Amino acid sequence: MFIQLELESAEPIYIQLQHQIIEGIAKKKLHPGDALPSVRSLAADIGINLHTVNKAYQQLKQDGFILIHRQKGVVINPDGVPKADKAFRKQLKSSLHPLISNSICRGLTEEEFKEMCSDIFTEFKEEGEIHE
Amino acid sequence: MFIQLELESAEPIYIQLQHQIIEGIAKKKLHPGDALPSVRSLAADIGINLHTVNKAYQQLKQDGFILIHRQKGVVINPDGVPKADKAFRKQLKSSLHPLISNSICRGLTEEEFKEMCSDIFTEFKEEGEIHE
Amino acid sequence: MFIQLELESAEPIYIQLQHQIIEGIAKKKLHPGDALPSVRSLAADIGINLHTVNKAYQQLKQDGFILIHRQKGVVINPDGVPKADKAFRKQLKSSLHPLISNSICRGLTEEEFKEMCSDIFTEFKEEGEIHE
Amino acid sequence: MFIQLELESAEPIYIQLQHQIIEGIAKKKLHPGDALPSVRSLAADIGINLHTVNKAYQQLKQDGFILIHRQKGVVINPDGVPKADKAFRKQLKSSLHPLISNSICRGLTEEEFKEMCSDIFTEFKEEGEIHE
DNA sequence: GTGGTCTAGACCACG
DNA sequence: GTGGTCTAGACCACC
Repeated sequence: MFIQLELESAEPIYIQLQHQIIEGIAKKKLHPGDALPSVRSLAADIGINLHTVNKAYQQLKQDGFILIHRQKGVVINPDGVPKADKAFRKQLKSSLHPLISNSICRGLTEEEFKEMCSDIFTEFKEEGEIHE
Repeated sequence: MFIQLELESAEPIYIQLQHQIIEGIAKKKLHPGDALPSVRSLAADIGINLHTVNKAYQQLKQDGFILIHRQKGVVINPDGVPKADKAFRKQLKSSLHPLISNSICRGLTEEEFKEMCSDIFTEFKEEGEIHE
Repeated sequence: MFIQLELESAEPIYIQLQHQIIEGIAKKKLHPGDALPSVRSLAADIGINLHTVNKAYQQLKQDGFILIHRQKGVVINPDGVPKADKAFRKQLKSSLHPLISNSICRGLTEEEFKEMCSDIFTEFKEEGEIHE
Repeated sequence: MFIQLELESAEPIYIQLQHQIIEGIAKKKLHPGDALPSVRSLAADIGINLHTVNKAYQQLKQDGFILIHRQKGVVINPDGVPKADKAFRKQLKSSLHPLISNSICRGLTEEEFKEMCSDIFTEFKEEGEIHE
C-alpha cells in the first residue's frame, strides 16, 4: 500500500488513514471494487494497532467509501461514493469557513486562494490520469 | 460580543472562539486597535471557563491576531495581522487537501468547489462593507 | 432456487439463508414434503461455503422447518412447522420490543406501525395465493 | 440508573445498552435534555468496560438520540429524536420481515401478531404516563 | 473531572 | 483467515 502516516502529527492516526484512502480513490489509485488489505495486515504493514485501522475502516464504511464484504473482505464501494448531498455541502462549507476567514485576515486574495485550490485539483487530475 | 458557540460540537470551544474572533476581524466587526473583553468578563459573558478563553487568547496572540497588554488589556493587533507567509500557505494547503480529495470522490467539480469558496468570500465582503 | 443474499450485509449469510427459506415456506413457494437442494449443490449454486449452508440447514432442522434424511436428502417438514408455542411468543416479543421502543421515540404511531405489519402480511398473502 | 443487562445473552452488551436507553426515552424515564452518566461512571455502575459504554453512546449519538455536550457531558437530545424518515421505515420493515414470515409459518394470525404489538405499545404507554 | 485516542491481548462468530 | 466484541490500561486534550 501507499499509505504514509505522520505518527507525530496532532492529527489522529485513524483520520490520516481515512484521508490517505480517500486520496487514493480521488487519485484513482484505488478503483471501485478494489480490495483493501485486512485490518490485521494493514495494521502490521504500517506498524499500528489493528483497532486504529478498524476505526478508520468503520468510518469509511459509514461514509459509503468502502463496503465490508463477507467473503471478499474490505472493498472500495463498487457503486462509487455517494454523490455530494446537501449535508456534505453544508459540512464542507463550515470546514472552508474558518480557512477563508483566516486567509482574508492574512491578506490572501480570493484569486490567490482559488489558485491554491486549482493547484490541488490539478495535482489530483494529473495523478489520476497516470493511474487510470 | 457576537460570539456564538456550539457546545455540542466536536470542535473544541477554544477553537470555535478563535474562529469567531478571526471571523470578526475578517468581517471588520473588529478593527486593529479595538479592545477585546478581558478573559474574565468574556468567560462570564458567554458562560464558559476562564481557562478556555485564555487558551483561545494565547493562541490568537501567538498567531499575531491580538496583543495582550498587562494593563491596557487585550487589543486587536494595531499593526494588522501578519501577512500570509510560506508556512501559512503550506498549512492552508494541507488543510485544503483532504477537503478537495473528498469533494472529488463525491463528484463535486472544480468549478462547483470554487464557487462555494466565492460564496464564502462574498459573504465576508458584504458583511465587511457594512461594518467598515 | 430463489435465494437472494446480500454479501455486504451485517447479517450473517447463514441467517439470511434461513430467512429466505422460511420466507419461501411462508409464501408457499415451498410446501411440506418438498425437497430442498443438498448442502453441496445449494452451496455451489449460490456460490457460498458448504459450512454456511450446512449451518443454516442445521438450525432450520432444529427449529422444525425441515427434516434431514440421510438418503432422501433435505425436505420441508411434511407435518408442517411446529405451531407458535410460549417460547416462540416470548422470543418474538423480545425481538419486537426494541423495534417498537425505537419507533415510539421516532414518533411512529401504533396505527402506523401496525399498518406496516399489515403491508407485510398482505405481501405474503398475495404471493401465497400465486403459488398455492 | 435503571439499566439491566444480560451478560450471558448472545446480544452484544453495547446493543443491549442502547436498547435500554432508547426504551428509557420511549417510557419517558428519560426526557430531552436529561443528563446521562459519564462513560466511566456508568461502566463502573453496571460493571462493564468503559469502552463498551462508549461504543453504545457513540452509536446513540450517531442516531440522534443523545448529544455529547462539552460542558454538561452526555445528554438526551433536547430537540427530541429525529422523526422516522424513509430510511428508518425501510430498515424497520426489513427487521419486521423475517419476524412476520416466521410467525406465518408457525400459524400466528395477523390479528394475533398485531395484538402482541398492541400489548407492547400499551406497556410503553402505561409506563410513560407514570413518568410523565 | 470529562471524552478521545491508541495500544494490547483475548475470545468468538463467520466463512 | 476474517471482522466483531470485550476487556484493560495508558496518555492527552479539554473544561
